[in-house]
This record gives sequence, structure tokens and C-alpha cells, in this order.
Amino acid sequence: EQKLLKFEIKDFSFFNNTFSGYELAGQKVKNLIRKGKWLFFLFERNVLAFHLGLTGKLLLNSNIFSHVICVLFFEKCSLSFYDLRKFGKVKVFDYKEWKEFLNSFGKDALEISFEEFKKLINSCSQKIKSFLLDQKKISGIGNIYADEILFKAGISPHRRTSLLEEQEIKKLYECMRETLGEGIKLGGCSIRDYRDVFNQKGRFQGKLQVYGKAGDLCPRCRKPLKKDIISQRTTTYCSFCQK
DNA sequence: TTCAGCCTGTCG
DNA sequence: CGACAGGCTGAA
Repeated sequence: EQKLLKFEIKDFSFFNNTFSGYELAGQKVKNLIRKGKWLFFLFERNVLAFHLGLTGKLLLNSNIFSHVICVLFFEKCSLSFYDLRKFGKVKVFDYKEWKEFLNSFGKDALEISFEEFKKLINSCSQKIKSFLLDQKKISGIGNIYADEILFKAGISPHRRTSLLEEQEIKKLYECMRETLGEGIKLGGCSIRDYRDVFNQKGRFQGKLQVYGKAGDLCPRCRKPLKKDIISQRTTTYCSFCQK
């Protein structure tokens, strides 16, 4: 319920010249929610949205100077958005625009029901890895979690969605929920840049089974993990125990 | 579906 | 020096 005192842009090159964040000053934050890879600050009349991209960070009361994009000054704290590679996004909506925006991508992977998940899978024939990464179908899964989910489920990333058995879809759905749940519980995956608002690393990186481990031995069958490119993303998997 | 491109840094 | 990195877009 804190009031925003000032929205300060530090890196104008990050925004297009039509960006309007200044109008948020004077409004109180009523709620904070996440959908897929987006974080939304629900103000009284507008919604402020952040996407961290690859290297985005939101830090509380930080005084680090490098790579600052913008800073929100509240009554009792400040929140700085950093983004080294500038692949993140910051947007402001009114509530009508926000509703439309929410409809522009798929349901969050932790909110979708099994029935809906199955329906989506059965209605296309892409590789399952591509499906998991497709934010328009389901949102929230990135390259790390896609590889970890498929390993856990024992499904090859090359498998076509339309050919998956009911049992496999069930397994995939469960592994998706478990893997993402664990990632959240452990505070995310800090392979390199990611930090929470207190500038602390997550701990999921210590739990990785396959991501970034091509050539290492599969933790399940001890044969070397394979690396392929799927949807332009490096994909690591075990070609022996993921069928 | 593939590709370059957006950007900056690290690693070998 | 080139290759690569938690993402996504728009064009071919």
C-alpha cells in the first residue's frame, strides 16, 4: 500500500520516446502479482509491468550504479530495475489495456489445469521443447526449466506434442508443477546474474540435472548428456533415458 | 520454422 | 578473437 513518490528513468535508451511512467507518481500500490514471466504492480489507476529478460533484476534499496534502467521511489523504500543486456521490458497500462495484455499470452504454467494443458498439447504438433517455451500457449517456462522438466519426465525434447500418450502428458504436467514449484521454493536459479530483491542468489542452480551440462554424465544412467538446438535454444538432454 | 537482431559481458 | 548466455520479435 505504499505510495510511489517518483519514477526516475536512468537509461533513456531503454525506453521508446512514448513511454509514460511518470504518471504513476502519487498512486499507491494495491497489489503485486506474477503471470508467466511478467511481474505486475497494480496501482490505483495503472499497472506497471516488468519482464526481467535474461539479466534483469529488481533490487530493494540498492545503491549500485551500473546498468540501472529506472528507479521507483516509494515512501519507505526504493526499487531499482537493472538490466545489463537490456532484454527486459518495462510497460505501463491502464486496466483495460492490461486485461488485453494478459490475453496476449498463455495461462501461467502453475495455474493451468491438466485438462487445458492436455487440450493445448493435443492441438499442435511442434516439438515438446518448443511447446514448453511457447509463451503464447503456456507462460512462465524458460530454457532452464524446460530442459529440467523434460529430463524429470523422461521425455525427449524432440518428441512431437501430437504423438504424446495420455500417460506422458500426465507425467509432464506433474513434472512441470514440481520443477517450477521447487524453483520458486529455492528462490530461482542464479547461474550468473539473477538475484532476488535483497540481492541474494537463488539456490535452484545447485539442483540442475541437465541444463548446461552437455557432455557430463546423465545423473540417471551415467551416459553422456547430449546437446541440440531446438527453437534456437541450446537443449541438453539424455538421449538414452528421455524417450 | 528459421534467422538475424536486439545488448553486454564472460570464457576458452 | 569467436562462441555463447535465464528471451523474444519481426521478417523471410
